[in-house]
Amino acid sequence: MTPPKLLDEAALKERELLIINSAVLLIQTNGIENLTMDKVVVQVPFSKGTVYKHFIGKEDLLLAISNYSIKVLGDLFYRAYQFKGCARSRMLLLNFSYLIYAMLYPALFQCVMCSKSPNVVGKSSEKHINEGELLEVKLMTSIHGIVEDGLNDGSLSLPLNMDIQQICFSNWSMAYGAITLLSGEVEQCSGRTSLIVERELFNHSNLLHDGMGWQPLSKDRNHCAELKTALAELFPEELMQIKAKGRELNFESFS
Amino acid sequence: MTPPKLLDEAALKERELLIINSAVLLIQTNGIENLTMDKVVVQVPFSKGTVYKHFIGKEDLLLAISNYSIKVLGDLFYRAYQFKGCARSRMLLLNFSYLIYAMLYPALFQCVMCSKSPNVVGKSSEKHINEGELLEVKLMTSIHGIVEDGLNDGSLSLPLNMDIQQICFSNWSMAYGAITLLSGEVEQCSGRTSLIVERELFNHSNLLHDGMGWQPLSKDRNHCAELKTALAELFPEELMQIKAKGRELNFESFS
DNA sequence: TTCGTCAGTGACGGTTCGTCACATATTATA
DNA sequence: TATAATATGTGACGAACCGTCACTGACGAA
Repeated sequence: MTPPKLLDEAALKERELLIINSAVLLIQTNGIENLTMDKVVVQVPFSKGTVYKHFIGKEDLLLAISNYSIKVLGDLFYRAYQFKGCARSRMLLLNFSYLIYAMLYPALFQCVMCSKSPNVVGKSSEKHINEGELLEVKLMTSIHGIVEDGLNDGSLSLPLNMDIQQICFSNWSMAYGAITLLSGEVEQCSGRTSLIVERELFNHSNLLHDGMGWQPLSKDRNHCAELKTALAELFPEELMQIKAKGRELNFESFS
Repeated sequence: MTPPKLLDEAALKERELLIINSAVLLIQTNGIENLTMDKVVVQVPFSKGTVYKHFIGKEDLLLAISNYSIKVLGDLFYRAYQFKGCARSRMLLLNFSYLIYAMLYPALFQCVMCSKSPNVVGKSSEKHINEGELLEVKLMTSIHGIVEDGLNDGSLSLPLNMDIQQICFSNWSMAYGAITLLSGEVEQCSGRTSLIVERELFNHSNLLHDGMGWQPLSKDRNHCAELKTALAELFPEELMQIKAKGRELNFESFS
């Protein structure tokens, strides 16, 4: 006796995505704090009960959005990882792909940050939590790959008392700190006047990579020019979209 | 005709602090997301109307708590700034005072982060917003002071294309990233297994400071031993309180 | 005593959340 | 085709929370 399945997996997935997209749209217009399940329900051709079949609560929906966002970011990371060029350049490129992501999808970026808070995780379903962890692992794979490339070609050697994972994390947390505090989606950091996120991210990356002795050091190579052409080649559409939003990566500030 | 003041300034301030403390207690036990104005009201010997005389809404209360927290952190920073020793050591010490703060007052730390979100700021009173900005400036003063000391004694010189403010920010955002992602109050960063926040903060600080050529470089000096004694001397009580919470700074992980 | 002002109160309307009893659709079986 | 069984969908409802406002009481001035 097989249980009759009236709705196939694909249709369910599609509906889930429809709900997520509607929610993202609402967040973009009203701000994440004003997201309401009631509002989502009216935007969507289903009733409240059906929505709650997919997400056990508001927080669970938020986490699902976050997972979707991480997938988007993961693609950008992977493209940076696969790009041509030396390992250090690609790591810088990856950091900037992170910035592009934050600039292009501020609502998604914010969702990811919010979804990390214990209250969201605590109220979410196991399914979405596990899904999220898997996606993050995939995210880390690109970073890990670049570091390994650097170790293999000899341009990088592990600093004292640090393993690969710690190197990966140092780069990640550095980029996270700079972008989070300066992305403008967060009213962080008084005295952020005169701080330009792309310039600071560039400088911090250089300081950190120089600090670990990753060749070529910034004094020996014009990383900026290289970065500029790499970005133009790898993320042409994304840069266009950023420009369409009235923002633009300002390379003159640190060239 | 002077308007009759039946309640003096001090009493108001005292009441405000009472409300804040009650709210912090509630956050510690129930989590920040379950903080309710109704719960605050029952904890406090005033009625709802009176509470709303002090704070125009829930978010305004949250911002007030955040301000209070920044004051606490500012004191720790200032103590690090005033400590004896070379500039670079004191900067490392300051970074660890940040970590101590995050470990000792996780609820406060979380409040500060939450209060940076646009929705909180947007719903808060001008009074508390301005107060917060002033407090943050004070916070930055300690960092700024240490960097200036480094520049004055010649142990540090500005990297290409970077000014003092950028140096300050690079240190701040680095510490922020590492502590935020690893402090455990945020369910961040899959693959954080085997990452130890005090060790990573130490390593990141060294990489960054080495990267800017801040003397003495980590290869020339045992910063760890120095840090350990400095912490013991400057923050004995705080370390005790951390130990009382069942946590302890693990220096063996990177000595 | 009377009036005006101000601190303080808590009941109330408006939202939002998440549930659940019920309705409808689809498939299996007689 | 009729009927039963199961899957799917609905929206009214109670609970919780927010912030307000009409009211009370206390105090000082006239």
